[in-house]
Amino acid sequence: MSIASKMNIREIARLAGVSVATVSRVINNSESVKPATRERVQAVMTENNYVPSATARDLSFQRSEVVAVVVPDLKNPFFYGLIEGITRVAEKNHYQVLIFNTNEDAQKEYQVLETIRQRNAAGILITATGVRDGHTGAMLKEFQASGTPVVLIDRFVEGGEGLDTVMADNEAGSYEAVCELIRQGHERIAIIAGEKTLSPVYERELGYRRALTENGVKIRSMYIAYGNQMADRSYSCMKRLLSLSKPPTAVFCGNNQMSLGALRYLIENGMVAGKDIGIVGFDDIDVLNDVGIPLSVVDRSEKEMGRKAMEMLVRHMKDRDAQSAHVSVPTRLILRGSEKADGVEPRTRKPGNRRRDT
Amino acid sequence: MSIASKMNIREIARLAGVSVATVSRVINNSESVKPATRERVQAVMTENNYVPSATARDLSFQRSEVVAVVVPDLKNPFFYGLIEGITRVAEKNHYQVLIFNTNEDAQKEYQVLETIRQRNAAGILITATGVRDGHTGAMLKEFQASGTPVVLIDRFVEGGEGLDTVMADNEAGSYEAVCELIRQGHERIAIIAGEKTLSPVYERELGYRRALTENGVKIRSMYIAYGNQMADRSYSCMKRLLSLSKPPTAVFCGNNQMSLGALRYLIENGMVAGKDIGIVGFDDIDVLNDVGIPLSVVDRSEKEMGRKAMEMLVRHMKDRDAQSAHVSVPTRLILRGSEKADGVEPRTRKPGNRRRDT
DNA sequence: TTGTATGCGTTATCAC
DNA sequence: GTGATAACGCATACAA
Repeated sequence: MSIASKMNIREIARLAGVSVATVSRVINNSESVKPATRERVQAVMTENNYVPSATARDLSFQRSEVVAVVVPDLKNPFFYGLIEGITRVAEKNHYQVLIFNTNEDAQKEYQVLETIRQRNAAGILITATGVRDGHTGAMLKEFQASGTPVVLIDRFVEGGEGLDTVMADNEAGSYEAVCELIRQGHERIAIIAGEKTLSPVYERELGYRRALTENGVKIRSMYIAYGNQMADRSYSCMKRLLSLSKPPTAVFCGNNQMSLGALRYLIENGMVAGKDIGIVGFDDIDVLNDVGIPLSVVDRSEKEMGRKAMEMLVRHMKDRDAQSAHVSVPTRLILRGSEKADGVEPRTRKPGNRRRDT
Repeated sequence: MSIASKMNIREIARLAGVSVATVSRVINNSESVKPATRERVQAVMTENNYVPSATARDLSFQRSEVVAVVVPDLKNPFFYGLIEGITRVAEKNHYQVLIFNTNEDAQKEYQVLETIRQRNAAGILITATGVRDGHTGAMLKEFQASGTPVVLIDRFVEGGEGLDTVMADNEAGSYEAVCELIRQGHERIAIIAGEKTLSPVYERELGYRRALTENGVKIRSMYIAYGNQMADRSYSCMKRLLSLSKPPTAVFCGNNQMSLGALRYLIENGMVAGKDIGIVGFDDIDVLNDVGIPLSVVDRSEKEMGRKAMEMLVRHMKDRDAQSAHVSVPTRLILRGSEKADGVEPRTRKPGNRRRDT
């Protein structure tokens, strides 16, 4: 439309024959301004294709409408769902979303948080990487203290006690999954866990251990493999597990990427999940189901987690005195057959399962 | 660390016993400032955990370090690869990335562009949705004209002529894929295309048509199915195609989501790609390959496209007079076996293939 | 080499 | 109702 190059509130005021204060009032449709002048001002604004500068508003307001989202791995589909949930709620509340990828690198995370501080973000949603050294936690607490609310997603952070959290019930989800494996008759059950320092990894291992213990299955350290959150290491873990003299008949994988790594090893070696070995993963992989690969998984709604997290953040941004909260998103065991294995007979006496017992 | 609440340049100046101008000079390590005072100022800054306000800098500088990225579907992995490439280059050049999802909704896109205007973004990377009505194109040209460079990714936009573009060579990629199907002996070859108004869709159909024509295979409209960019519609298309009295022996799918929709229909009906029917898709789906489902595809590097696009944007942001450019990212045909079908014998005389002929 | 004063585009506090 | 004018935090021409 128009040139709209040097349009500012002053110019609009001049053209409408009013003061900048009045224009500002119209923009924020605040207070009383005579309908006639309001209309005149609005006319001039649309006529000149004018939009107020968010930068200037932010400076004057001492706030911003930008929310920072920090994730450790933009390649992991889990975060796609998360981000989608986040953006949807953000948009509804007129917030914009700034994305940062830390690549599971704590140093990078510090830099990112520094950048966020400069930007004066309105709030922070983070799945942290530097969870153990206390540095990230301290920085986040500082943000919170200085009026920039923080919500931790998926992972706890050392030193971040008291911050809002949205977590899945990892322990219960794993417990349920491993109980199912036991119910299927498996006795040599392995787990491919991830980076030990991450809370979800730890909790999932806890669920695994409790399931075995409560059902009288002995825990053997050789069946506990630690990788990281990526597929490649999981592939190696699977290889190691299957080369044991008494290999496991079932494997529980700690996340979606790790499930893929494990599956890839199986496939390359001509093995089929649900037949040659029992497999249950954590986090669903939509595509597999679409194409008829029946992987049983512990599912959690990442979109739901994103929505919840953003809603909590909005609450804090609108009300500085809002109580802190901890949301736990339930998991759901989806059985598609890969939990079985040929030659392993389902138990007759059903082992415990918290979900059904209580 | 410290309270760091009301730290601004003035406060730092006071504590360091200098003027704000000097502090500013230190911040921007500009001009000559006596090493001694520089050090003193820096000491005070770190001591007080001070970071300059990006908002204030932006306002003063009349620029910003935020780049807006607009995509039509945050569920499609293609865009995550794109975003990963973008963020990587952005970060290197100290830009931050604001993400907007239009959900393939043109109206939404207008709103988003309005928001971006307010934010005074330094540049815009967009895979547009409103490609046909000229509105989006006009807005983008306005941005470009008023000093906010724009790079179109993946899709042309009506009215956006002259803007920078990063596109895949869709026509050639499709041509190559369909030639391969012909070489495999297929004669009844269908295409599941998407939303006709989108340039990649159109170009892929062109490649399909050229391949058939050049190889003397008659084009039949019943073998051309139009869906949208999503899996569900593609599923329906596949269903319709296979219910024809003379169903196709091979199908070329217009994008990754559509490949999945088609595969799902096949699987639900007990058919196997590469055996009961030949399938080639556009855009690779990593997971499938990981788990041993050999889908042949036309691959393009979305990460590379993201990198290229951001690099072009950076060039323009740094130099307002930079020449506009059009980058075409080559595609690569990856054959994994799904292009074959039982009962269809490969041709002996090889049909043309632009890649190899020239 | 350093300091003073003004501007960036808005909002908010006063007056009128 | 409306209008001056001082913030907001920083950069910079101009002085010193």
